[in-house]
Amino acid sequence: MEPTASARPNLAAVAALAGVSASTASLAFSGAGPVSDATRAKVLAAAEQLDYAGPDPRAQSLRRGRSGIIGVVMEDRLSGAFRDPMNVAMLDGLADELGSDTSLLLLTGTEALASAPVDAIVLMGCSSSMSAAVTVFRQRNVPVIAVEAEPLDGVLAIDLDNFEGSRLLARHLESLGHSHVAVVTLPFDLSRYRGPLSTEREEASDIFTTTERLRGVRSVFADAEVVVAAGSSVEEGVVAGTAALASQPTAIIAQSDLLAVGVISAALDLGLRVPDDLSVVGFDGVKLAGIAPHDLTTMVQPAVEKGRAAGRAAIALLAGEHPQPVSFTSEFHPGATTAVPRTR
Amino acid sequence: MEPTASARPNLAAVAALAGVSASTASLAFSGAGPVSDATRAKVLAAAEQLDYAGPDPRAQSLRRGRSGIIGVVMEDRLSGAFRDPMNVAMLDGLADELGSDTSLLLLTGTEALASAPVDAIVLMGCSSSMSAAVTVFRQRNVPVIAVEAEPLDGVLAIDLDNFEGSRLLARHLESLGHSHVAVVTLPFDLSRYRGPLSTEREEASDIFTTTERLRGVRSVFADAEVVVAAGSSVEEGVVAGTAALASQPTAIIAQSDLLAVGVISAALDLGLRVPDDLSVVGFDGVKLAGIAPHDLTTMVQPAVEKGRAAGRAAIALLAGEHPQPVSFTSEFHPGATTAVPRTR
DNA sequence: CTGTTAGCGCGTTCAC
DNA sequence: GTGAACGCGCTAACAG
Repeated sequence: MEPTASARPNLAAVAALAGVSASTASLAFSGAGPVSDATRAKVLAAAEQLDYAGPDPRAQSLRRGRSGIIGVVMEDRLSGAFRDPMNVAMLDGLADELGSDTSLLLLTGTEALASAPVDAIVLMGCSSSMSAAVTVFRQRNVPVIAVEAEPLDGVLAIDLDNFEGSRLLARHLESLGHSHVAVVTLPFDLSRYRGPLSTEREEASDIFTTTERLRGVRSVFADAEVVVAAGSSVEEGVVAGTAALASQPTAIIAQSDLLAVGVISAALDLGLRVPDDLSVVGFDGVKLAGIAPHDLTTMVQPAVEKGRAAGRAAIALLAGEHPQPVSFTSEFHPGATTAVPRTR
Repeated sequence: MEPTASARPNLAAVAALAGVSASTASLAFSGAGPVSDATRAKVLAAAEQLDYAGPDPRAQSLRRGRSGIIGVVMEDRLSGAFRDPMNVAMLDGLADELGSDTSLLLLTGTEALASAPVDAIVLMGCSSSMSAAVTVFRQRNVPVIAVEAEPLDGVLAIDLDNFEGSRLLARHLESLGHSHVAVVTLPFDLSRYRGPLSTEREEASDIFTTTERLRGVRSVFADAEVVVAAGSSVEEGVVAGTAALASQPTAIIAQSDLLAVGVISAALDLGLRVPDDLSVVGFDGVKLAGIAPHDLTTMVQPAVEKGRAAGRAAIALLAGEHPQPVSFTSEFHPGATTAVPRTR
C-alpha cells in the first residue's frame, strides 16, 4: 500500500494557505477584480507551494456556462473529412475567425454529440440524419450553424450556389456543343457505395451538396448518365471515371476537383486526350499547384470564407445577436480541360 | 421588457415534476442503476414536457472528473497542420483507436491550452516551447503523450526512427556514388523562415523531427548544403529545391515527400531529368496516387500506427496503467527517383 | 428499487 | 480591497 498521494489542490486550499478567502484567490487568478499586488503575490506563492495549476476548466465552464469550445460535426469518418481540401479550408477559416480563446471539438457520427460540452456547433455538409441531434442542441440553447445542409428549423445556414454553379458548368459544355455528357458524383449517403445511381438511392439521399449539384447538371442535361463515387478523392475519380467512360461520353462533369483529376487520369490511361477527346470539369477550385498536370475547368468556391462566415455567425449567436444566413457564390474558372467535342 | 423566458430546465425540475428524487432521475437518464420501467417512463415524460434534453455535459464532467475529450496540440496553425498528410494520418489513427465516446479537441499555440477541459493530451511534433503547458497538465494529473518530440519528463513518448531513416537514405545515395548532396529541410521553428540554415537557427531549434532527420543525413554527408523550407508542401519544395539546385548537387534529400515532389518539379523546370541528372529522395511514404508523376524513393513511416499508438497510450494512462514508450520504424521504399550520378 | 445527504471546484453577489 | 455565503447541475455513497 503506497502512502496516500496528496489530493489535487483546489482554489480553496490555495486560499487557505495564503490566508485569504476563496473569492479573493479567484480574483487573483482571473485578474477580473481589484486585488492588491501584495495579496495576489501571496496567492500565487501559495499556489506554487501547493503545486496548484490554476482554476479547473471543468468547474469554470460549469460556473460560467461557457466552455470555450465549438463543435464541428463532420458526419464522415475523420479520415475522409480531412482528405477533402474543402473541409480543411473551411476549418481553416473557422479556426481563424474564432481566434485562440475558442477551440474546435471534432465530432463525427451521432454518438458523443449530445454530451459534448460545446457553446455552439457547426454542421459541415451534414445530412438530415443530424436533425435529432439538432433538437437536443436547440433545447439546450446551443446555437447551431449548418454549412451546405438542407434548411433545418432554428439552424443558421451558410450556403453555396451548388445548383447554379453546376448548371453553369453544364451550360458551358452545352455551349461548346457537347450533348453526350456523364456525371461523376460525390456520395449520396454514408454507405461508400460506388456505381450507377438508382432511383431509390437518389430519393433516399439527403446530402444536400451532392443532390444540388446533380440537379444543376440535370437542368441542362436531363438524361446524363450518373456514376456515384464513394468519396472525394483522386482514387475514387479514377474508378468512377473508368466506369463513366464506358458509354463514351464527350464530356464528364465531376462533382469535385479531386474526382476530376481522377477522371482525367482514367481517360489518359485509356489513351484519350484531354480536352481533345474528352472534356472534363470539376468543382471547388482546389489548388493542385505542381502536381496536377492540367489547368482544370471548374467552379472556384470560397471555402475559407465559408468557414469564416460560420465562425462569425457562431460568435454573433453566442453574443445573443441574430445574424442573417449567408449565401456564397462560386466563380467560373475557364481552365484548359474543355473543348468542342471531336467529330468522329 | 419581454416576458421572462422560461429558464432552462434541469434534472431537479424534471425529477420534481415526475415526483421522484433527483438521483433517481439521474439514474433514469444514465441507465447506470436499477430503475423500474414505470419510474423511468415517468421521468422521461416529465423531461419531454419540460423540453429537457438530458443532463448538462458541463456539470457531468465536473462531477465525474472526466470530459470525454482528448486534446491534440499541433503548435502550428491548423492550416499547416491539416495540409500535411502525415498529421492527417495520425489523427486518423488516433480517432480510430479512441472510438466514438471520446472526441478530439484541436488546440494550437499555447493560449487556450491550460484552460481546456481535457482528460488527456497528445502533443504532435511539438517543440519544447510546450514544456510550460506540459507542467500545467502534469499538475492536474492529465496524462501527456508526445509524438516525435524531445524527451520530456513525465511525458509518454511515441517515436519514429528519424535519425536512422535519414541516415539510411543518405547511405543509399552514397552507395550509388553521390558525394555532392543538398538537403531541403522542414522548418526549424515557427518563423516560416526560408533559406540557408544558420548555425544560430540550428542551435536554437528544438523541432525534433527536423533536427533528427538532419543529423541522420549529416552522419553520412557531413558538409551537405542545407536549405530550409517554411513548411511541408509541394510549393515550398519548389522554392527550396530551386535554391538548392544553384550549387548543382547530384542528389537532393528532402525531409518530406511533399517537399521532394516540389524539388522534382523545380528540377524539371530547369530542364533536369530525374533521376538521370538529379537523384531525389523524400521521407514519409505519402500516397500520391495518380497525381505524382514519379515513384519517389523514400522512407515509409507508419503514420496511422503512430496515431493509434498515441490513442492506446491515452486510454491506458487514463485507466491508471503505465504503458511503455513506443518506437516506430520506417521502411525503405526504393522507388525510381535515384540513380548513379551522371559523370559530366 | 428509491430517497437522502453531500459534495465536485468554482465565481459571484453582497456586505464590510 | 476583502470575506461570507450561496448555488451552477449533477452524481456517488449510503440508507431504507
